[in-house]
Amino acid sequence: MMDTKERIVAATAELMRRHGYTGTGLKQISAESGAPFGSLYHHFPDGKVELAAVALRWSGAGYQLLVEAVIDGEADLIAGIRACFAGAAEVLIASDYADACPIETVALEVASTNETLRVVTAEIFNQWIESASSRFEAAGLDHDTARELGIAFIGALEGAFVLSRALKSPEPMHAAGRAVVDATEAALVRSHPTGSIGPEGVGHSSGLGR
Amino acid sequence: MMDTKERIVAATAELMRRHGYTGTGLKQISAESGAPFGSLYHHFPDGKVELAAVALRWSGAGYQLLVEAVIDGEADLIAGIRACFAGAAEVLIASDYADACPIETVALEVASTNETLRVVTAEIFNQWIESASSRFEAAGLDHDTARELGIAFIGALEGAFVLSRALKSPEPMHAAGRAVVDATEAALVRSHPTGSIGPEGVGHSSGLGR
DNA sequence: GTCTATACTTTGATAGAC
DNA sequence: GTCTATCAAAGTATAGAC
Repeated sequence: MMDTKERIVAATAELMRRHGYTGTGLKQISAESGAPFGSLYHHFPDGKVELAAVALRWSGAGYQLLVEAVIDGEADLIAGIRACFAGAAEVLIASDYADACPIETVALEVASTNETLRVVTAEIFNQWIESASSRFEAAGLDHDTARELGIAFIGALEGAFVLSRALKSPEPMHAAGRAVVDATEAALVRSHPTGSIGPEGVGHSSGLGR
Repeated sequence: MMDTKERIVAATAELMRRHGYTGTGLKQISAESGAPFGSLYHHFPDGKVELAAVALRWSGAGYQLLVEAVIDGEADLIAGIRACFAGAAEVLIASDYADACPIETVALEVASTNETLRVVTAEIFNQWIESASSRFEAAGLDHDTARELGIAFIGALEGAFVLSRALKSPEPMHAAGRAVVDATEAALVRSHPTGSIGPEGVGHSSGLGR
C-alpha cells in the first residue's frame, strides 16, 4: 500500500504531466491524492517547488527504466529504437494523447522562470541522454557519435510528443522513429564502411571529417 | 507605429513564449504592452483564450516566414536544413535560451486542458509541416516521404528546443540537425535507383554530410 | 503526524466614470 | 474608445487544534 507521501508524489507527477507546473494547483494535488492539504506542507516544507522537484525526479527515473526495458527487450538497437517510438505511439492513443513525457511540459515552463526546477529537468534529461548514449556505444559507435545520436534520439522523442499531442495523431511519432533509425544506420555504415572492417575502414571514416 | 491592439498581441506572444499560457497573466500583458487593463477586454471580448489564440496565430505565421526564408536562402535543401538548426542555436545562445519556439510551451500546456487552443496549435503545426514538406518534395522526394521528413524535421526542431533550453546548451540543436540531414540523405538515396544519378549526385553529397 | 480553518496574494473578468 | 476600481474565485502558504 502506498503511504501518504508516495501518493502525493504520484498525484503531482500525474497532474503535472497533463496540466503542467503552473496549471497544477496544490489543492488539486490534495484532492487527487486524497491527502489533506496540510500534509503537503508537512512532507514538503518548501512547498510547491520542492514537491515538483521530487515528483519530476520520481517520474524521470521511472520513465528511464521503462524506456531502457523496451530497448533492451529487443534483439538489437535498431529494433529497440523502433519499439520505443511504436510503444510511445500506442500509449498516446490509449490515453487520448494525455500520457506523454512526464518532464517535457514542466521543463519548458520553468526553463526561463525557475532556475531550481530548470536544473532538475536538466539533470533528468542528462541521465536519459547518458542512458541512451551508452546503448548506441554498445552497438559499435564511437563515444562522440553515440552521444550525438543519444541526444538526437531523446530529442526526436520529445519533439514527436509535442506534435502528436497537438495534432492528436501518431504520425509524428512514426516519422520521428523512422528518421532516428535512418540516422543511426547512416552512422553505423560510416563507422564500418562496406568491404573493410579493419584499420582501413576506421581511417576512411575519420577522413569524412567532423 | 504599432497600434494598441498590435502591441497587446506582440506582448502576449512574447510573454507566452517565455512563461507559457498559465504562467502569463493578463495584468502582466497589460503592463508589458503599456495598454490599460480594460483595453484587453475591449479588443478581445472573449478574454484570455481569444487573446492567446490570436497571439499564437500571429507568432506562428511569423516564425514560419522566418524558417522559410532561412531554408530558401541556401543553395539546396540540405544546406537549408543545416542553416535552420544552426540559426536556432544562435538565437538560443543570444537570448540565454529564452527565445525558442513560440508555440511549443503553450501547445503542451493546452493539449489536455483547452480544446479550443489545442486546435489552434494543431493548425499552426500543420501549416509548418505543409511548408516544410513542400520543400522536401521539391528536392525530389515522393509526396509521402516528403511529408514524413517534413514532420520529422519540425519534430526534431521542437525536441531540440526542449533539450537545449533545459540543458542551456546548443548541443541538442546540433545533434538534431545532423540527424535530420542524415535521414534526408538516406531518403534521397532510396528514392533513386542505384546509378541513376551522376557521380556528383546524392552519393557524393552524402559522403560530405558529416 | 493528521487534518481544518484561514490569511494573503494573484488571477481572470466586469462595471462604469470619463 | 480609454482607463480605473472592484469583484469573485483560485492560488500558495501558515497557524494551530487534535
